[in-house]
Amino acid sequence: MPKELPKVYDPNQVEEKIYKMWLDNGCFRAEPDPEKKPFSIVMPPPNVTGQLHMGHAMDATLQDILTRFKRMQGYAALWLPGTDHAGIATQIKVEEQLRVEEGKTRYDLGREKFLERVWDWKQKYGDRIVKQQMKLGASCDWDRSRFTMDEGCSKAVREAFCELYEQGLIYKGSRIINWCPHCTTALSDAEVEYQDKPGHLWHMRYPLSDGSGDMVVATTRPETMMGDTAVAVNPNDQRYQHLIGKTCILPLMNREIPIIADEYCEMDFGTGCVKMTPAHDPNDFEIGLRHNLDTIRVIDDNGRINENGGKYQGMDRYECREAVVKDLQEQGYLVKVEPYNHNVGTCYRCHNDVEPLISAQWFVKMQPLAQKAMEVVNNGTIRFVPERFTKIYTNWMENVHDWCISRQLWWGHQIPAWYCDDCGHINVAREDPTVCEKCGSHHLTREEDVLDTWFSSGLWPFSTLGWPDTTAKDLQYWYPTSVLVTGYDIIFFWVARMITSGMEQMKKEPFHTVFIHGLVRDDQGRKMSKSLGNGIDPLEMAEKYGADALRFNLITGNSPGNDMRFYVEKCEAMRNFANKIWNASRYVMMNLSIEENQLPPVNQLELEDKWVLSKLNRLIQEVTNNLDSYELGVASAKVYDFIWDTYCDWYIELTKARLYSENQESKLVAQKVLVYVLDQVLRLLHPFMPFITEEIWQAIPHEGDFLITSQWPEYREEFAFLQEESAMETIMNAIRAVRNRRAEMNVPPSRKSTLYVASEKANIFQQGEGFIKRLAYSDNLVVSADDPVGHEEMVSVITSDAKLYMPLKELVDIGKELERLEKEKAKAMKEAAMYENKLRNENFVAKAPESVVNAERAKLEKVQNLLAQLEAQEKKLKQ
RNA sequence: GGGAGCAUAGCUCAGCUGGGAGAGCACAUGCCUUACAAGCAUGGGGUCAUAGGUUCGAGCCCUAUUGUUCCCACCA
Repeated sequence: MPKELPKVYDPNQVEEKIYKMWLDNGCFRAEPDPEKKPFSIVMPPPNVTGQLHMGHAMDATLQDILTRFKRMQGYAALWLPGTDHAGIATQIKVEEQLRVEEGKTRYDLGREKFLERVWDWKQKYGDRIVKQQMKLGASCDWDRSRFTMDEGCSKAVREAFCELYEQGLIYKGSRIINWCPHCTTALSDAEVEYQDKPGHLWHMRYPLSDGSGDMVVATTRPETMMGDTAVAVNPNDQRYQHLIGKTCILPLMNREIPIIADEYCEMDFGTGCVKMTPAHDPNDFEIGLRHNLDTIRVIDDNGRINENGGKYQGMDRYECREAVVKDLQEQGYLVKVEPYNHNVGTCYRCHNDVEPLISAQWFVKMQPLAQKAMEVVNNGTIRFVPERFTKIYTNWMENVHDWCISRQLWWGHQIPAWYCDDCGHINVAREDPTVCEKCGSHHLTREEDVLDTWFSSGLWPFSTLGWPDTTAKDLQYWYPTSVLVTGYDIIFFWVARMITSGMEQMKKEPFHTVFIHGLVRDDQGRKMSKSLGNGIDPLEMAEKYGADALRFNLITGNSPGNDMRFYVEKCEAMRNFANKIWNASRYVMMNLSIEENQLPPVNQLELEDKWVLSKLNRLIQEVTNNLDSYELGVASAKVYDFIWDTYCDWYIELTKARLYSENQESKLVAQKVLVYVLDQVLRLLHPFMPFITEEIWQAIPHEGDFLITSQWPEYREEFAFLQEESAMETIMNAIRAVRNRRAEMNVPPSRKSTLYVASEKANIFQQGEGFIKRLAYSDNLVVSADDPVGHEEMVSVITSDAKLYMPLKELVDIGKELERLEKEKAKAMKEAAMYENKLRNENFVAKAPESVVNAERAKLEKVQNLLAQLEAQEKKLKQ
């Protein structure tokens, strides 16, 4: 940083340069170091195909802050980055491209060729999001970057699958699963989003086989009726008792189906009769098992009616619904239609309605795994921040169902199972088998399905550190990781699975703390989404206002776990803050004549120096505590306030008199303190605003190479100058009072006046003479214990510690003056009464801690002082 | 049906273990004061949703109520 600096900070000139410097010098690299304490965060891997959005930006910023903080505290701090292959999302993208550009489907290419295309795509776009993270200042150890489908992670997936299979925790079975007809794959429960959608409840008549009448069933999904294999009623339902065991005729299909009794049926919902479609409804499926019902699947993988659907075969499910209703009506089977809202499951990727259907899939038995995963949270080994998410987690774990892990996709980890064409045995193996382990046959066919993306993500905390090689150095040093940072929206998808996998594969929790953040919303509180077009591009913000400003915006003034609204104006405010620091540094640099950053001995420090050091000292303590307890927003706000208010608005102003004076000694001390405080505060700010702090730090006298790798400030007992703080407070109050008074009277700053200070604490004011004049727009300061001669004719202002007079004769208006005094008196009296009341309360004095009581006494004394002064002044004026 | 969050200044939100009601933006007034007009100074503005309770003391803890957002759940 040259001494001639532009007045306006330009992040674009700085950020890229600084980032390159860090990279070139290996500042992000972490090595296992027995001398140091380990700290590690594994990054939630963004989708390879993804673009950085505000959520990522916030997530990354939080992790970067924690990592930088710990790095500066001397930990071997590893932030391990990577990307996720994101099965469905990626495959859809490449298929889309194929369709648009070549008019082909993946089947035209075949599995192998198609996968080549996806890898090409990954090669081409995979580092886009990485570059974007770098723009934000992410201090990841990029050399350790991983991908969920790289060799190591794939090996981990295979090992984990085999281990679970061998223990019987993975099985294949035919069950009702959630099927997305658009993505043509099975989904897990977590991947289904339920939405309340307006629909209808169709009441339809099923005639009894013996012709003795009919029963009316109600359904929201008439298109599934071709798959009905029974009608169920509640066994206690008096209305239908006589029908149990009989049969009825399925309209349109003319098929005879039994009437069964099952507790599941609610008597007071609909008609009390429920059509049973075991192939397309999870409840009906369960009931079907109990009653040995047939299972007739009528909807195919693409959401069309299959050969079991009679005349409706080939129709789309919605088209079929209309046709069925129309036919029912025409044939007199439709009794009535009611509007009805119901919960429809939709695919979390494409948002099309999910079709529950029976299908052979692979599952993980969750309950045995959930036990340990809950225990480790319940006993505090893993802590959620904020704590309330613990309950959300355990609630889910308690009710967890088996996890459907197979996906009918091509992009992903192909399930390591081979079916024997001869004996049907399923061979699951770590190495590709050539013979069936049961019958020795060579005719093996590999399972086509791939695994749920979250299966590999679940292994992320240890697969990235070297597992399944349990002796890997990184794994031994950094596992369990320290903190996991992620949004509450993927607690079930990801956090839960990492904990179960960690406990199962590693026999140890994957992290100690789960730090949960909220969503970034738009300025109206809506989710940012592509379809709404309300997303704000973080890179655009970084470009315009600087990555530092964006980062600061994202974490300041919001609390953990809560959603935040994104305001562009706030970015602007934060950019202004960066500019403020820039200019403060310019001031320091312009007046600097020293090459070293060394604090002068305490006996050379002046009042304001001790004051600022004491304030800084407290700031260090508080910010460190806040960061330790994940209160990042509070921490950053405190640094902001200190820099703007304490350092810039006060301390810098306080030093001006000295820096522009001829007193070389005092000047030098001021310079040293200015640089020292700046250095310290840059350290505190660095995790939040890494670029500008490094840029400035490089320019000021410093030891060491980089701010990023320098020491975090420490609290120093010897810098707690409480008396000086209080003395400065006295002076500052007086200065504020004078400014206030002048503002009231519209006296411009250019009009200087003599300032008389009458105070018992005259010595304090004498110490501040140098700067009081400057800050109180005075050209002459006279301090004494008594009122000056002729003070009756002067403008006066009174604080609890001093009376201040300004000979601005023509501005004195006795009437107004008295009015003002009256007002101030009233205020002071009210305040005094409040304290007196409090102190008169015996219970308060007896039960409140002594320090609190003393503080109240001090406040009372102060107000009483003020009151006395005000009264004296009033008396004089009235004479 | 179950669970959680939120309700504080005109707007958006902080307020960590109970003792001072705060910030940014907006607003008003005056200032280019040799770091900064992306700035400086000064000011106005709040029954901390409502009603009870605990406590010497409540924005904060407890109970209930109202409004609001979200998550989970197999009522066709």
